[in-house]
Amino acid sequence: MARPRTYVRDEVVSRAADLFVRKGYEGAHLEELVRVTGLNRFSLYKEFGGKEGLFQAALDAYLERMDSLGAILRREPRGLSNLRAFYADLLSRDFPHGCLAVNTIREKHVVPERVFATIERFAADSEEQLRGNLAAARERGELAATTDVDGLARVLTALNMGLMTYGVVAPGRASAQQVGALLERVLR
Amino acid sequence: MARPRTYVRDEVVSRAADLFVRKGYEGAHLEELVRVTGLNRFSLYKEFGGKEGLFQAALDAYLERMDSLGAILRREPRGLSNLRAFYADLLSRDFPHGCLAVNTIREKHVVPERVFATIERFAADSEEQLRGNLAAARERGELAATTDVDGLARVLTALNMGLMTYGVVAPGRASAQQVGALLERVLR
DNA sequence: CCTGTTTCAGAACGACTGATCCGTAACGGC
DNA sequence: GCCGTTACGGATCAGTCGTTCTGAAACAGG
Repeated sequence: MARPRTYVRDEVVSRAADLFVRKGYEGAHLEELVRVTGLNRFSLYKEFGGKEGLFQAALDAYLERMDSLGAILRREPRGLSNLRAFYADLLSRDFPHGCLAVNTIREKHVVPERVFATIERFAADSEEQLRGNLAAARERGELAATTDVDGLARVLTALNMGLMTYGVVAPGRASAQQVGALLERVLR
Repeated sequence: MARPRTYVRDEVVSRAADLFVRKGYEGAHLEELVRVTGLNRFSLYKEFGGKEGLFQAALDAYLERMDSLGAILRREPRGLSNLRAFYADLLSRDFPHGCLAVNTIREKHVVPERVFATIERFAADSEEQLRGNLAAARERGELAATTDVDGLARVLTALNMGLMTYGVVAPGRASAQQVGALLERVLR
């Protein structure tokens, strides 16, 4: 019978994700990953195949944590109330070091392609969910019939990325109320 | 008489900036910096003091390039026409690899503090310029008297950051017209 | 030509990096 | 206890990293 593992995979992944949010893929070094996760090097390679595998696992876990936000946009009925709930939730969260997905966009030319493909899919999905709710809102008469929901979804996606970035350079400066007020100007 | 330099400092800085936009501070390695700039290692250390100095010079030059945008917001009279011109200009530019300043935000825990302080000042100045024009617009009656110009400036700053990030993961997807339409909904 | 100075090309250096390796520990089954 | 298996701690490895160093090149002046 083999020696039992002393690490818990999910805990390792979660801690690694926290470090990757702060330092990025390239900046988070193995020595530090080993330290914050408590995982020994042999096990890191055995369990994840190496740094890339650990990053991918951390990213996947992080996106799963964020999926509670996406779930809001998937509620029926689609429409403005979903968008309002989405932003209420998003803005209730703290991103002092940014968001792993958004941060990783800036490492496009550094991370493995497979990893970046995950980010691209995440961004496209997010935008599609926003667009779906905007389209439903327009159909229901919550938005003007002339509203360009495609464009609006794109801009809101960009705004989401920006909010997570803003929180890094000016922490605590953009409040839920302020963003909400802007959105009400948009969504009417 | 000393041997003449074969490099042109501004050209070196500009090329280094382009690489730093793509790879970031940590990801842009000296070997590649030497290759794309054509600057030999001795001169790099002599002229810039090392990688950090080159990055700071590249960032400063980059921000100077971007200052033409800031200049639009400093025109008199302050108001909505400045904002419209600002966005028309911003959105006429291409940021396929992002913006060096915004990209560097995600390297907060990696770059030297001095460098990050430059980013913080840039962000704060940008926001202040936006705020100034919004406040003038409100005073002139172009915006409702109840408009929260502080909050709006913050959100627009975040949006700017987001637009530069969006262009990396979904190039060419957010058009000037679409962003402009959203702004018209906001600025009325 | 020689001299002094600065810049060049690129090698060498020491530290750092992700990955591999080795001896030992921990376990159940016999 | 021994055995086989897997995970541990941490040393080692080969390559890469930013920085320093060295000999040669390029120049004007004497």
